[in-house]
Amino acid sequence: MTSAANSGFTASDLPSVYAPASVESRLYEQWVERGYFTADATSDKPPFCIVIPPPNVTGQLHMGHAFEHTLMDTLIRRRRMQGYETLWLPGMDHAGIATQNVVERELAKQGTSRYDLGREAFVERVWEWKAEYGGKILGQMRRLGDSVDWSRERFTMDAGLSAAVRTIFKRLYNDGLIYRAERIINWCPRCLTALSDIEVEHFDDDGELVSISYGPITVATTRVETMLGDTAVAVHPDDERYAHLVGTEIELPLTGRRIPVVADEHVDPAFGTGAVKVTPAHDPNDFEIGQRHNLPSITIMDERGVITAPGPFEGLDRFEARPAVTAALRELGLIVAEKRPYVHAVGHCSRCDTVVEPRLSLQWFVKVESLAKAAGDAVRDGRTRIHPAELEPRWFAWVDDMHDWCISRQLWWGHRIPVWYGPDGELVVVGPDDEEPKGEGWKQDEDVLDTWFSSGLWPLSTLGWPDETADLKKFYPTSVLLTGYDILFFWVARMMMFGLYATGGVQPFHAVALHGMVRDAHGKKMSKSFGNVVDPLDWIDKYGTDALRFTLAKGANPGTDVPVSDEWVQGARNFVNKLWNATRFAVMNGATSEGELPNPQALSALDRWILSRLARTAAEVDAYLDDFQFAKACDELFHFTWDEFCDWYVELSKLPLERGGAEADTTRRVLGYVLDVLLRLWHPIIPFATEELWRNLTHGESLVVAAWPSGLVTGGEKLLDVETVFPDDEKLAADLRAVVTEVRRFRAEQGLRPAQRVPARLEGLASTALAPFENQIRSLARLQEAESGFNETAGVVVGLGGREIRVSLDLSGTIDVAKERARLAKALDTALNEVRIAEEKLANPQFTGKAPRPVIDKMRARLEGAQGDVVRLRSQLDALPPEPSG
RNA sequence: GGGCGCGUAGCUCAGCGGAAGAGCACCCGGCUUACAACCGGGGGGUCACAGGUUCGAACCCUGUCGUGCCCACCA
Repeated sequence: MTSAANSGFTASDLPSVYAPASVESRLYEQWVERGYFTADATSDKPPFCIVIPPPNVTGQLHMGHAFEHTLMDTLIRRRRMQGYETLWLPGMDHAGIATQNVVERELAKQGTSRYDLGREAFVERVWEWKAEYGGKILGQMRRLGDSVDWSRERFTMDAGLSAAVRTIFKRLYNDGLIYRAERIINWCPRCLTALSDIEVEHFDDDGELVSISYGPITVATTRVETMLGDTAVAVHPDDERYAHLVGTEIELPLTGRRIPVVADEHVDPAFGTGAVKVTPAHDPNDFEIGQRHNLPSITIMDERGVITAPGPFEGLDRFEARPAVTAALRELGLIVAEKRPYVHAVGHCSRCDTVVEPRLSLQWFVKVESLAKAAGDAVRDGRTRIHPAELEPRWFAWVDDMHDWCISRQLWWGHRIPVWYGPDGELVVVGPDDEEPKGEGWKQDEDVLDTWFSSGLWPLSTLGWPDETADLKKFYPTSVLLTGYDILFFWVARMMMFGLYATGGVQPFHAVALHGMVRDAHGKKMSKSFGNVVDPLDWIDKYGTDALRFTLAKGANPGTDVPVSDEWVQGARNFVNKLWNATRFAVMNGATSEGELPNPQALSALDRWILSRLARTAAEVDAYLDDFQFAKACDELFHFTWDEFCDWYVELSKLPLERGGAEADTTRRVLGYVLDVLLRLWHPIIPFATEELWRNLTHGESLVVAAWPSGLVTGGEKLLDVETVFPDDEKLAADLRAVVTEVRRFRAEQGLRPAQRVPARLEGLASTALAPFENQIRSLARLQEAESGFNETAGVVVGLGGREIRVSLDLSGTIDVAKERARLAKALDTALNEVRIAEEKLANPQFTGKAPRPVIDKMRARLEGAQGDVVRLRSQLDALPPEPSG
């Protein structure tokens, strides 16, 4: 389909400044309407699939999302152009604890709480929240230009995905890989839920180590209040100091209880007094010791961290109880060494920063050993590759030493644990097709699953698993998982474990590409407390989506953080405008492209030069993007576009275009062709401006579905043969640039106005390959023909390999001889130094004997070049007119 | 406590065994009709420090200092 908007373009359709707002939403909605982003599971094309790391419905997309989405969209768009059947599957995550916290905070502002509402009404409220913020997120993705398949949008709490959760839960349970047990878990006394190990962040806190006398033995602790729950004192079995006490009982102060002294390997005799108080209900190590020695567990705190042990401390908060217990002990004279400052790592809830309390409770766990091993093996044997590979050791270190995963959460928002308990202690796990037990005394588990349980199924569940859907067959395993290194363990590890388990060994993705974090201009983390957070939409409004995307992509070195700042987005905007104007120039001069080049015979050396460089650039871009090296690809394209194409080829094209005729015709075709290819190469990164320009230039349907220049994966004709390069013409262009630059430098130094035309002779040019381009050289260097009465007052000599070209100028006045002499003298100095270094190297038999051939050849060339420079510079110095006296 | 990474131009970063690079910033000169969101020219780095390996080191090895991150149930 060719819409009316596609036809009848004229040069005037392109304003002299690119205005993103006038094209972005128009093009985006058109792309969606035309179905370009919708995947066809029945197609014969090879698949390329990315499932989006689902953003949390908690809020809006931040710069990190903009970054991640830019990279994914770049991969997807390129593959689409290469002829793959591409699917970028969008969706969102219910994000259990995070979302619940946000909504609870909202309720608190309104003076109410989830307890006032009750479970059902609260969950209803969260769904309303999801409707509002989920909508915002989808709108932001459209602004970013994400070419996602909207017909396949998913949410982790959709019916289908919830069925997948029940399926895997039941399967794991039946295989003995999910179990329920009373264990010490990380408990957040504010969120009132269990946390998994990775939801706990450790910070160094200033604690106080207090030594307490338990009669014959002294123990040290940072958590004095827990002594109320002590049920033993442990010492090392080989510790002779305490050997006589092992097996005896001592009195626990303040409680009147008698507790045993036990011997346990875990105790480090060198630390503190070598004796440890044991509180099995409130410390993971102590719990282990308790298990080994059959000690009772005495819980002294409730779920909010309030002391429940009967006595004077009952009802105190844990942090009030600490000084209170200490004071009571001191009164009894039992504080034997005054407390001393002690820095140690304390766990905090990653969601609300509250100090985590180890707590004994009944929870559900996934037994991870075999699952984690499989996840490690998939990377070890190359089924899944991690990019950059330097991050692999981290992966192995983690999956090879992973604790069982606590999956139950005492929350209301999430997938409720599919387990029912009967009146007589029965326990039934309910799969998606099972009947839920009904009747007197049957009750479903009150808890929900850890949010990572459902997102761990994401690549499977979004494609329809456990059903054998067409999508699943076509697109699983997915091609790439692109995400931040910060959730390698939270999420990637879980998807690997579940994916491999559910499919009997098929990895969920062929590659994991890890990107860094977006930071501010000084490498600082973007965070609300620093006040350096920027909303991506602000920059999009200010500079356009393409500018933001380019800024992010060109900073994307694998696995490293990306600094961004307003200035850099501005620079990117400038570049987009540059590309805009280059195309505008071409279109205004009648350039078009139908993807074909003019007859090779008609091409000039300069035409071949730019085509050669274009081919090389395309090849580089392909190699870099295949390797997730976004920054390098951008750099390569950027420099070709601006420094070579715009600054030289476009400038050089002005003369033939002006002259008209066949030469102009060829130039127009080359301009059109190069831009056609260039816009295709740029499109995955900056989709909007390129699309608008390309339609103007080629009158084609859309870049989204145009062919990638270096060819389709399905074969067929290539637009650009990246193997066809012209080294001789590249050399010629380099020579031309050297001559022009040298003259410009001289002019600038002598203070000539850039536009001022100067009479000049170009000597020695005729015998070189540059001869046909004398007019172009004159045009770029602002040199006019030498007429009669030409009076040489200055000369610039440019050495080109063996030959040299002398440009003699009539400056109709005096030049600054002193300045020129100083410059030449300095250059001569450098050249002489070069000669010396090269001669020494080549005279060294060690070097000539051991260095590889190309290195020696290079050194010879370096010597010859420098020698030539010396001769040339000396003659130039001699030729300088005498300096005016006085 | 363990592990990983980084210290290269004023700033942010590439380069990771054969002549020190980019963007931005800076200095000089220009509205040369695609673009002043531009054009032309220029300055600027004992590649943290000290040893070592090598014909040759920013790049490999050792140590030191500085800095960042991840993991961690030693009271």
